[in-house]
Amino acid sequence: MPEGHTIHRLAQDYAAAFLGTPTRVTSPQGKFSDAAALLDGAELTRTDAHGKHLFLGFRDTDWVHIHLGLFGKVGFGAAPAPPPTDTVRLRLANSTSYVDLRGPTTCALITDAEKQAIHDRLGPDPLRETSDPKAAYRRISRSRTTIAALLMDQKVIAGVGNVYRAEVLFRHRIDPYRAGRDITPAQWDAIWADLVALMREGVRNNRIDTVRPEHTPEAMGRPPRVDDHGGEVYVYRRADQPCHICGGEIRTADLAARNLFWCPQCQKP
DNA sequence: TCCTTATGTACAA
DNA sequence: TGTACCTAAGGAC
Repeated sequence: MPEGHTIHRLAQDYAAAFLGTPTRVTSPQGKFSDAAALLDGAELTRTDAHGKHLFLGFRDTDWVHIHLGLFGKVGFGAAPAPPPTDTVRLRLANSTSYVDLRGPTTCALITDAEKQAIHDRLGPDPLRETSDPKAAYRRISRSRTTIAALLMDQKVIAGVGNVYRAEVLFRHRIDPYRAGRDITPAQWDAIWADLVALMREGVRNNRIDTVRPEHTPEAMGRPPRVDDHGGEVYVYRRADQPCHICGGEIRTADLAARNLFWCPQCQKP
């Protein structure tokens, strides 16, 4: 679900199913009906993703801007499309496929200029080729805010969510409460490179896996486990369970209205 | 059937 | 900092 890797994967999947084909565009739930009517029958010409924002390009200058928020979901299927349920905000359908969007925070028809404005307010995205990690470090290195909060700030770095945040800090043994300005350039370079690798893997597998091979339960001689969000992780949603590395208890706390998870033993101040 | 929770963000005070 | 918004699953009754 929706961290940056999900959105980039969706950009690929929408393109694979609909690019260059006449597409029925509807909004069974109604909130996108006017725009859907304008797009109905047009071709999907390109897709794009930046952080957690997804863009579907129709014709030359029309874009559908989608943000899933916390609850948004996308489901693909093979034609013929079944009757939509009453929560489907946007359905695309062609002769071979359909895709339903439910519960997004944003689903809006925008122009090139409006799309550009969204790129302009987002930080570098580890999944975009042209991203410059130094732009993120300039803000981080000047900030008294915690690194945990900075990693979730989409103006600083785009696409990282609560899972990657917790996991990348664990992988680098960094205390989530450390101030941004106390992160060294070398540490930031390592975090960024790790996010690039982890999130690419996330796009490929459509899930978040962060546990190194040498730390899997099998490798550690521990009983196998199942993380209920579909991936293998070190600390995310593992409060009060033993750390895979040191065996200490994983802790959780509220940070800026989100659940933070970390191992105080492995991530010392 | 109700309550809680969730991988997110924007806006008001 | 609190609250509103969008949906669906799982668990407590």
